[in-house]
Amino acid sequence: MNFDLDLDLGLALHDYEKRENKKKMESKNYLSLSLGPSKDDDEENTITQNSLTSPSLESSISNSMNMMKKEIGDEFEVEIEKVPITRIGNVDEDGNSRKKLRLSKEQSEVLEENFKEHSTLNQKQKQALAERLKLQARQVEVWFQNRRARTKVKQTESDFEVLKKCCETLTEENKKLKRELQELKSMQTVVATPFYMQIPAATLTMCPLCGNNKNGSKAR
DNA sequence: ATGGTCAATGAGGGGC
DNA sequence: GCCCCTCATTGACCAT
Repeated sequence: MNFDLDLDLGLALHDYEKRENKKKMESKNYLSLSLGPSKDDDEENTITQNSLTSPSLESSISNSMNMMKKEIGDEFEVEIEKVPITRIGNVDEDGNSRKKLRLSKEQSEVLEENFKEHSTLNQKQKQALAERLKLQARQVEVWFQNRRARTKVKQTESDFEVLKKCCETLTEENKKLKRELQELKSMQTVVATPFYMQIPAATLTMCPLCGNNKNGSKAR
């Protein structure tokens, strides 16, 4: 069975997974995979499973296949029987799940390319991208939301580093300026003080202005 | 075991 | 009231 998925099936991912998980619970569900010899990541792979209707399921499975291909090697032609669907989702007691989708390398690259062009998408762009990547529009939307958030975090981190550096530089500059100011102040004191006042009083034998000596008598 | 990553979820708010 | 956003958080998965 090829991945010719009908996006208009209107099957909500969550509902699908609930059903799928219930099925899994009921009858230890297994995948039967048939991997082609392609060296290209996803395109040539085929997969066999009942009710394969979710794009995210496709992603999960193609990711699983990628991992297996990685382990097996590039040249292979294998039939894998009874592979547990461990990567599709864990199931709680109610049969609810929250699967962890891992986007394929190709999907991520395309999304990244689009994000470089515009960090937000309008409805049309979103839909087109979703169809191209065989994802749900909501998934594309979420990816962009998370991508914007990551960008913001990174930006904040780099802003922090820049400001930290800036702060250090300014602190150093401030110290330097304070030292200079101190030196200038002390120099100013020296210049503003008359020479006679710079001489220790004990060394004076007479008044430099009037010529009187210590005793008040006129020096000669 | 633990921490990082990231898809997904839900609350809350703004614009229309 | 709907849609879309940000933000905080959750939970699955992975590397160490």
